[in-house]
Amino acid sequence: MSVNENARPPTENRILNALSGEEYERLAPHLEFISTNHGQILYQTNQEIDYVYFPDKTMISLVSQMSDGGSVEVGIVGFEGMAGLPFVLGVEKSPHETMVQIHDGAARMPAHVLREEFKRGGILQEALLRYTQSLLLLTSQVAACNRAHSVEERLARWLLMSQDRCLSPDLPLTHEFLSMMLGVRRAGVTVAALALQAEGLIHYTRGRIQITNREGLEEYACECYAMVKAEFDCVTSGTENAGGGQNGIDKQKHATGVHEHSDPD
Amino acid sequence: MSVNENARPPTENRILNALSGEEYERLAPHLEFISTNHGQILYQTNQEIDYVYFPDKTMISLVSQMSDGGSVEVGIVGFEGMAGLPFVLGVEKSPHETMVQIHDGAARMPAHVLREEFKRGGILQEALLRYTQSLLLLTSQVAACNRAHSVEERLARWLLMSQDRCLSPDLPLTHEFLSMMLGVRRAGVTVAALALQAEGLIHYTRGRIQITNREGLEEYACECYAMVKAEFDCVTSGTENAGGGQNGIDKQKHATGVHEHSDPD
DNA sequence: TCTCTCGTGTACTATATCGTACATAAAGAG
DNA sequence: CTCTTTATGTACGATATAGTACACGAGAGA
Repeated sequence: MSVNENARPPTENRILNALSGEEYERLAPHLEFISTNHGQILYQTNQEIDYVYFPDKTMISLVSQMSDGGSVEVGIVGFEGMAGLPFVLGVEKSPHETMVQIHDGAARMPAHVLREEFKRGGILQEALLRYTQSLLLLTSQVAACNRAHSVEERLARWLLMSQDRCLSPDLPLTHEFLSMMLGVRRAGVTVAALALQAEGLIHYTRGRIQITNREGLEEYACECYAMVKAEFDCVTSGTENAGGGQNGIDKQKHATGVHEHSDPD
Repeated sequence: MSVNENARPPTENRILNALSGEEYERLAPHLEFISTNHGQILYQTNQEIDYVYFPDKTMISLVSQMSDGGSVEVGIVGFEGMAGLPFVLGVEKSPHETMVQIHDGAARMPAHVLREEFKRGGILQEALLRYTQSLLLLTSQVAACNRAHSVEERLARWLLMSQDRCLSPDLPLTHEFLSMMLGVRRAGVTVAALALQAEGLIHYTRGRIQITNREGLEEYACECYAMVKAEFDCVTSGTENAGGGQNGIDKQKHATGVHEHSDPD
């Protein structure tokens, strides 16, 4: 039983990877590695949270749906965190439609199992709380960004945040889909995407967007990306940096090209 | 029930009021009841969180400041919760400027004391986690609202949310201030406020806005208000309703009778 | 191969909001 | 009471995005 840590199936998920051997052993029997599909809906708006999901190179969107039929993405979940957080916080229903955007597998577990383990304290609790803070920061930055920045800037930010989570420069996404995420017209996305492509930052064909100039895209994106990225790096690196990098990022960071989005080792 | 509980200084704050006698006794020596001032800044952006604050009929704004000098409110804290939450979640610095909007006192306590008590579990932990979820919902709704709704609708929502927290129809606010909260021009606020006043929903003089028709204002506001209000009611009523009211606007309950909620069927 | 569907490109008007500037009125200071 | 500051009212061109509509072409299926 002491070789259990070595027996863990490999995953990028930072929550799972942070667990102590003891914690992992308790949870392992309930953990199930599944494949996910593009567009798959984990929870409908207001649906009971039965399972929580730990993405592995999968990107999940939290979408707020308005009564006029429009929709806006209000948060993103990747390997840095988990879908189904409200359950841990004491709410059994998901306030947002939770949708798999880019799929490459995930682990899942009955929500109540996670909550029990969470209540024990320990590394899991610490990691989940820290993740909660990072999601809160992400969402609040999206709130500000939606008010302050142009469609093109937001599109750039969105593509970057997606790539950070799916770890691939190739994103299988249509303009139609992006328009739902950004809360703009489909035609608006096309125009913005054309602008980014004209700058040589991205290249796309039907239903597939490729980031061709990552650093350029970072410069093009609004400051919101750098803010959220600093927090994302804090959480994914496992460093308890206490949010020191959250703000006060004056563009100097990506000007010098300091972005290593791959730190898996 | 016990004599101890009767000895608590009265406050509207739901976190403090939820505590068990035992918990309260442990925290009481560190608790300090202070007065707050309009415009007082509890934490600057990125500032160390030394104390956490439990508002009592005080309304506190979480403000995201953009590099272009603009600012947008991304969250609100009232007697339903607490300022300084990031500290509990493991981050020692406040990612947002945290400002007293409408003042009527608060209790405060060294942040580390609260964190220690939080780790013990118990009612405090449960209440704070539940509150965290409600703040997350608030912020995400603001994100969607900022993308989808007009200045007038958002102004109406903002005024309502403020009144819910300061429990007074009289809000000491200038258009200039509101423009920072809503992230629009000052002139834009004036126009929107004129529209609301023309409808007889509010009445204002220099630096003072009065809600004259609460129900009308609720109808005027976008759906976002009702969503957040349902969650707010859940949290403030102490019911562990587990978010059932978050999106189902159909089940309003009016906890402490601030107003009647007309049902928009 | 042909056809049909879907993703994308583009155009045009309408509207909300911006940026800016200036006028006016109310409250406070002396 | 007068002066000064501050909050509010208003205007006007500029701009971003909405709403809508239609054409084009790639790719999938028959």
